[in-house]
Amino acid sequence: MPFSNKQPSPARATIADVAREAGVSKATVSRFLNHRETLLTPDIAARVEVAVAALAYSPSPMARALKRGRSRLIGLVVADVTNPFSVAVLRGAEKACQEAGYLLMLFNLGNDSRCEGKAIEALSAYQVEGFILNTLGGDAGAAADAARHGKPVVLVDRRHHNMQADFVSLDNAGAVQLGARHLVEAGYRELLFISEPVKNVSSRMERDVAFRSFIGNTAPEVPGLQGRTFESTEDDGDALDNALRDQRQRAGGRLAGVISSNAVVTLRVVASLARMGWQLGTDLGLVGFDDTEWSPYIGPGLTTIAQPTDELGRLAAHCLMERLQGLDLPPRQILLSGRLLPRGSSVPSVSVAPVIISAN
Amino acid sequence: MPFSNKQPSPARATIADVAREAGVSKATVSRFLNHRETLLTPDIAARVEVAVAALAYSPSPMARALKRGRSRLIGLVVADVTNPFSVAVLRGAEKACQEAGYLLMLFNLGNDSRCEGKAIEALSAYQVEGFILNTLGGDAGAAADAARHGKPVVLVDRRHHNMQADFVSLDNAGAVQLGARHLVEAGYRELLFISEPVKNVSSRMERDVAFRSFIGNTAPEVPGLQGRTFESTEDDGDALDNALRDQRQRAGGRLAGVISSNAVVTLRVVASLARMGWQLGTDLGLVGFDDTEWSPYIGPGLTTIAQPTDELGRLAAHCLMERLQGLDLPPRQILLSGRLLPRGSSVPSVSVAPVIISAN
DNA sequence: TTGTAAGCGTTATCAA
DNA sequence: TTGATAACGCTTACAA
Repeated sequence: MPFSNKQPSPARATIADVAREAGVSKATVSRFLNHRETLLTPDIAARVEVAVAALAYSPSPMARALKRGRSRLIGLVVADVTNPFSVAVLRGAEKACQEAGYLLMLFNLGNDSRCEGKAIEALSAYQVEGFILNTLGGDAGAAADAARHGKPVVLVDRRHHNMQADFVSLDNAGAVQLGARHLVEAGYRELLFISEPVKNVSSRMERDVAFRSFIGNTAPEVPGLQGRTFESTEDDGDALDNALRDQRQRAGGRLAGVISSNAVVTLRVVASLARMGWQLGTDLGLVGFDDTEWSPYIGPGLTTIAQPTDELGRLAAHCLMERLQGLDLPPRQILLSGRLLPRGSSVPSVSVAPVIISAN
Repeated sequence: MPFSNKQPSPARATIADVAREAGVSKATVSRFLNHRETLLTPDIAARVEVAVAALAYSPSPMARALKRGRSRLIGLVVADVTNPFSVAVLRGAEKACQEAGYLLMLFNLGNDSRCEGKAIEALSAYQVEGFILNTLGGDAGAAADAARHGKPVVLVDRRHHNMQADFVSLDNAGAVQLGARHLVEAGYRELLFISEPVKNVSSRMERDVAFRSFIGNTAPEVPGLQGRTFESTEDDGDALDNALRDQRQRAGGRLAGVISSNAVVTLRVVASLARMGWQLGTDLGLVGFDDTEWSPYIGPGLTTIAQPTDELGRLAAHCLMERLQGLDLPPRQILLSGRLLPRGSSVPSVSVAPVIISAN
């Protein structure tokens, strides 16, 4: 039944139907809808109101978009919907957009950054009014295109080189410090920062740099503190195993610790430890970016740095809304702080003398 | 700069521009675009082709939608984007849609099923050509609305009562059996099936029923086999703790095991065990629906029943495409099998005499 | 204060 | 084979 009814479908009422029903012109109906404030004879207004209700009329956004160029649509491009971080952002953004009466058009890159241009093209063909981009930023031109189309863009988590646009992100430098300092205070001395291939992804670079500078700044006051970095790839578990073994060996009598730059990497590290039969916290300290629902239950609990993901998404959407309402300011940067959630993975079983690092 | 350029934006080329550039009529351009097969003078065709390329013209989907009523848009309604299962489905669907040249409009209910009608309304205002629904199905009328609009609907994972629509889902009965039999074969005898509040959510009901009937069918041949069910709610950890304690007590000398009906519940069970200091597998056997990336690393590893989520999403999208191409068949049901991934959580440390249950 | 009419970018129906 | 022209549903000058 639902599939064969070509005609019984009562075909949405159009503005013309309402006009006829109310015995007025289309223009009047349109005015009633859009500029209630302009003086309308109460009588007429009432008639239109009744007709609208009777026909359950609501204007076609498509026709509106065509006429006005405004679609009440926001384009959201995500590098990878399977990434929990992206999803969390998506969720926040979607909520905020809905509240503001916008709908989200979604384009997932599936981690193929070559699609980036295509995504923006497709979305902007649908007259989306603005973009929220959480992409690798590899294809700088693509995003710039969007801006060239005169449409506001908000970048989330990852900057695009040379792109002048609002930018919403975790305070990466601060978060790295938070994690690194925590490890040091817990007694770990040989630190390894593990990231996905840095390439040119801005957030990865920032975290990497922040780690190095933390080590540089802190080493003078903490005897024996050493730091290195490592890039982990999807399929090279061996390399990771070796890096960790190497790490522990370097540590010698000191404690070895790892900071993983996101949940994906964290999981790889956990897998590696499982392969080698090491104990979290004891054999290796671990602090991971991105708090997840399962973090508390891995081994003795994973110490994590939580990002305010929902807030990130909401803010991105809000920034966009402001731009859509004509706000004409230079690009803004909004950095939100991470929160450290200490759990067992950063507790060495052998007790050590506590060290307090002076703030800054 | 990107925000203030109101005019330099080179305003998409329209079909009229192309026509002018090629020195032909709009109609000709339109024909070239849509009905290449109809005879066009090669000369003209070539000229149009050149003009299209020169202006980088691509037709406005909005205008098209207005004219033809077809928008190349699919509406996707998800009960909760934070649910990993929903996301996985979303991902599969998005991919398939993109490949078929459709874009996805997303509406997230945020678990508030009262929005369901609003969602469908909003989406159908944008002329989406069809719906993929992964909702609670509480508001049966809402989904029916969509069908009334004459638009095809595919239901994922959750049936709607009285809704005649294509339905794509895990073979819940089979999956429950898979898990339950596994537990029994591993030696567990006192079984507890834990679900979120069943309400009227079809997949939850099906799993619940399948569990009971497994127990009914299997008890005769397996001495001492007992089964019960329990509904776990978000915030009542105590109730769950008690249920598990009770479970183990009933088991007496036998082994107690749990089947959790999705990843969320699994996590609750894991949390409960952590509170009570129980060992997975030993103190309680556990098989959980939904395999996740973190499953292998919780305790001795979580035994799970993996759903082919990506496939589910793709299939849903494909069903929809077929309907859009006019396929007029009675509603189909597509059930995909789950896959059991045995890990440590279903291995009792005390060895027991193995039992093989005859298939069926 | 309301109505008429043009036009947004397409496609489809006619003539030519 | 191609070109006017009239829609699609809406908004907005401009007239009345």
